[in-house]
Amino acid sequence: MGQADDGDRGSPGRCNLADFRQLGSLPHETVSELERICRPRSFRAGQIVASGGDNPDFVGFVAEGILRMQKTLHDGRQHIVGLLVDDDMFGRSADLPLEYSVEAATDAEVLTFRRAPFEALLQQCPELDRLVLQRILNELDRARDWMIILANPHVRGRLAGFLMMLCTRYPTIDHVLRIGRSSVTIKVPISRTDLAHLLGTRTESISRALHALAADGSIVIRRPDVIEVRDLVALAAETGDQDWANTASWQQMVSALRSKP
Amino acid sequence: MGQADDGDRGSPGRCNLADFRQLGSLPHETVSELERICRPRSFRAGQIVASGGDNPDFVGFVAEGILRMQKTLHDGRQHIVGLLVDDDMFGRSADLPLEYSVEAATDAEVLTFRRAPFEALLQQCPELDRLVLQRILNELDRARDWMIILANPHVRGRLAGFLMMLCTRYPTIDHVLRIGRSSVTIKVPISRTDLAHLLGTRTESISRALHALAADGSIVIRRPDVIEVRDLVALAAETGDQDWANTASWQQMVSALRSKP
DNA sequence: CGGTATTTTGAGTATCGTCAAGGCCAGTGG
DNA sequence: CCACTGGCCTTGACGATACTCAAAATACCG
Repeated sequence: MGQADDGDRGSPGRCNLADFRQLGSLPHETVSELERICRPRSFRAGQIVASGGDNPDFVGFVAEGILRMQKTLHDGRQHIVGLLVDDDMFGRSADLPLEYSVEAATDAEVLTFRRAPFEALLQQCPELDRLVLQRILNELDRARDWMIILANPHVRGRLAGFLMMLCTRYPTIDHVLRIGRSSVTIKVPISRTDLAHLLGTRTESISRALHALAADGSIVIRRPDVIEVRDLVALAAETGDQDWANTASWQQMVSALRSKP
Repeated sequence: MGQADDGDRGSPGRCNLADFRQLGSLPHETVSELERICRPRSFRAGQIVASGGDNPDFVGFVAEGILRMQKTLHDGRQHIVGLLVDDDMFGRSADLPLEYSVEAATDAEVLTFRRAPFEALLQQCPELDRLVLQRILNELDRARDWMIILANPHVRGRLAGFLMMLCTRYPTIDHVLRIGRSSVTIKVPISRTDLAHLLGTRTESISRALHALAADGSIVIRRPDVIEVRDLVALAAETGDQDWANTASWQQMVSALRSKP
């Protein structure tokens, strides 16, 4: 159980938004205004970033690491409904108070903005507004991708889909991914227990499915949480009904494999 | 197979937006401007509203009936990733061209707006912008709800979750729902085949699970597509890990049951 | 009323959930 | 340094569930 720690608050104005693909490309005055109200925080793996019960008074952008978004059930268990990586945003939901809580899956850096000034800034800067909208739409698409993965009748298929997702959807994150000669090594950012909940099964089945994929030669289990994907095509075939080959991210992936030695 | 029919185009300016909870409450000039660029269309069950391949040049609001959003797989099969009801919006996605196609699940009325003037209007009217954002956030939450339903290890649990969703999430739609003395009668808007894909199983398992629930007395199968839910609590227990009782929509449901004779 | 599509039922097998035990690793305290 | 502990991951065995294939029954539509 993670402590309800607030993480390091950092001093205001210390953050440099120029590093961020997204926020850095906004108009200068918006960037400096954002930097003014920005509070960077550091979290260690397991710490709670925003808990489900309270009315969250801030929105956050993931600067580094991976967060997991989860629903807290009445019996205390957590149910993961998504992973937040790089540049992803959280803290805006239709039905407040926030139904979901956010926890650090790995050590993470998060940029937080108090809600009120952030919303105000949204109205002043259309580019920022557009960017935020884009993030949300993106998240929506990803949630639907999850749905398709989860709708696979077999555990092996769902697991394969999950691994594919890690390879193709989060290809920029070096925490997650290292690209080798003809294989991709990924670090699974969550425990078997959580993965089982996420994929609608049990830890034992996850373990068996994983080792079954390894027996087929599609993957190699380097460490329990480090998987080397040796045959993306076989993995894609395992998912059965998905046309990964047509997605833009797949193309990126394949070309990345080719370019790197 | 639905024909790629465009549906009735209706004449411009004919639609009256005052009827709509959402759009009707906007400032007068925005409403009249919306009415000006609005093209109402009628679709019959099975018709395609927007297909996945082409770049959709319009956004739509569901005025009546139910649409289903689905991903078209390379082998031609369709995979449902959500149902659109009343007031729901579609046609805005992060990665264009649209990955998903939209089909009428029942006869439906849809208000369409060409993308360009609609986006322009968005920038002029903050209230409209806010409303659209709200719709998207809402859809995101619902997609996450789907995820939790899909993550149930057992078919019965997922099916129960689906029925609960129909009862509590779409309680206003009379196409779907009739409230009786101490039970709720719902019309399942999709076929067993689609339901099986949606819930990650097969039609046979859907059928068996449904009849198992009927044997327990939780539901009564009036017709294959008409289900009378007699015991919401038992159904909620079937889902196991969800705290429906705490959701606002559950409260609404229960009170609605009490008020209606 | 006939024809088609959908739904249901049945039987056999594979998968998966469940319970239980063992192994691996990191941190703790002797 | 080593035994101990607790958390995770893995393995095994068994029974329940669900997938597969096949056929029958029912609903739907003209």
